[in-house]
Amino acid sequence: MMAKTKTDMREAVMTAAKATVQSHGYNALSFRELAKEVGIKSASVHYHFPTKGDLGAALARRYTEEGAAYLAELLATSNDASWCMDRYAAIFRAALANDNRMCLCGIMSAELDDLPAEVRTEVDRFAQMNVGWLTQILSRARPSTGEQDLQECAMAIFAAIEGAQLVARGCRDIGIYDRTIRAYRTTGLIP
Amino acid sequence: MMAKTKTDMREAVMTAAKATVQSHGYNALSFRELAKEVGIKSASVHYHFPTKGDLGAALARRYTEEGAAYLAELLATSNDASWCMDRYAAIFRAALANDNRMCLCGIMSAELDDLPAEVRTEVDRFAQMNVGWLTQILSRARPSTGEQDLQECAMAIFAAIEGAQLVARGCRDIGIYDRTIRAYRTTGLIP
DNA sequence: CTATATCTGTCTATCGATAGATAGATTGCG
DNA sequence: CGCAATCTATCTATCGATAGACAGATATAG
Repeated sequence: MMAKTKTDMREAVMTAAKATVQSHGYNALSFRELAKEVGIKSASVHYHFPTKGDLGAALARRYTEEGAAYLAELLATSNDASWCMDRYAAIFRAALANDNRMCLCGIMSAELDDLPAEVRTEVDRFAQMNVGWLTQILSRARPSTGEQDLQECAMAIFAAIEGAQLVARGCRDIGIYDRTIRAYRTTGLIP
Repeated sequence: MMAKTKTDMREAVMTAAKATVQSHGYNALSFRELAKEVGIKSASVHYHFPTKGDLGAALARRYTEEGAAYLAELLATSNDASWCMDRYAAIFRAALANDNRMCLCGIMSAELDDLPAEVRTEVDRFAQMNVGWLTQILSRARPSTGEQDLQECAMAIFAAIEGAQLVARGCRDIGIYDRTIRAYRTTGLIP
């Protein structure tokens, strides 16, 4: 019983692992459980990802890359900062709607002290990527604002949305996320 | 080698456990490690807290109670909403300043799916307590606003601050927390 | 074309460490 | 004595990781 290609099984492992981390965190990721889900043995998972850190780093890296690709698409699709922000907030909402999951890097941030160095690096990159994109959006909405202020505000938006997701998840109530985002809008934090 | 009273050792265990959870989360809490830290055996920890869930729930309950007591004191000390919010933000900052720790219930929210029911209950209560206090503060700052809007805004502030803590922790940079709170202020999210 | 060698992906079996939890003995205070 | 608190010893379950074997695909040399 062999997978068609190495890549196929590697993909399957990553998909299963991503779902687990978003639900239960990096620490809860188990080679045995993962193997069972994709139909191989845990030793074979080690073949694709020698250590757990390798797997975690690969997950976070891909998560950032896919997010960046989608955000770039948004940026190219519309010049409307408000519309882009709607779509942005919808990404984090989708994780909650999908079985109360969290942002992969958000949940990893909470486990920071237990992460191998290579995973931390990728978590950092995710935040940077998000802040970078948000800064671009803000520069459209508030063209006369200085770069410094834009970046601070971008960071604030990123943090606020991660927090909305965290708290809504904790309360198992996606309505909290929606109302919180609305409040961010009302106060002017989000364009 | 016996502790003076049952309460003494119970306190010592809770203090050590609190620090561990704030740094590494509920899942990383280990009876053996905890016992080693306070100088007893793991079986003795089970004497004070029969199950891990009991310990976790006790931790979260006390965390909420202590927080509520401090916040009530703030509320009684000053009528200045802005000053109260400064102190409030300082609480979450202190956790970061203390070895990059997190809000106990914030980090537990990220681990939600792995928490025993009795722990979840306490995590919920913490959020409710915070939103309740923030609503009171907001009603001082914006007396003409409806209760509904006040509560939504209070929830938004709570979520935003938890998020600022999460992200700043992820980046191991307390400056991010400070700048983010400042941005919240500038935009008017926080009084 | 065939025989040999290497590579790929998976397997079985096992290691040492650690987890939460429990039973039953022991210690020491009032 | 009797009870409160801690101990020793152990159980079962799970963890990440490794060693070694093997089947099938592929590449290479004669």
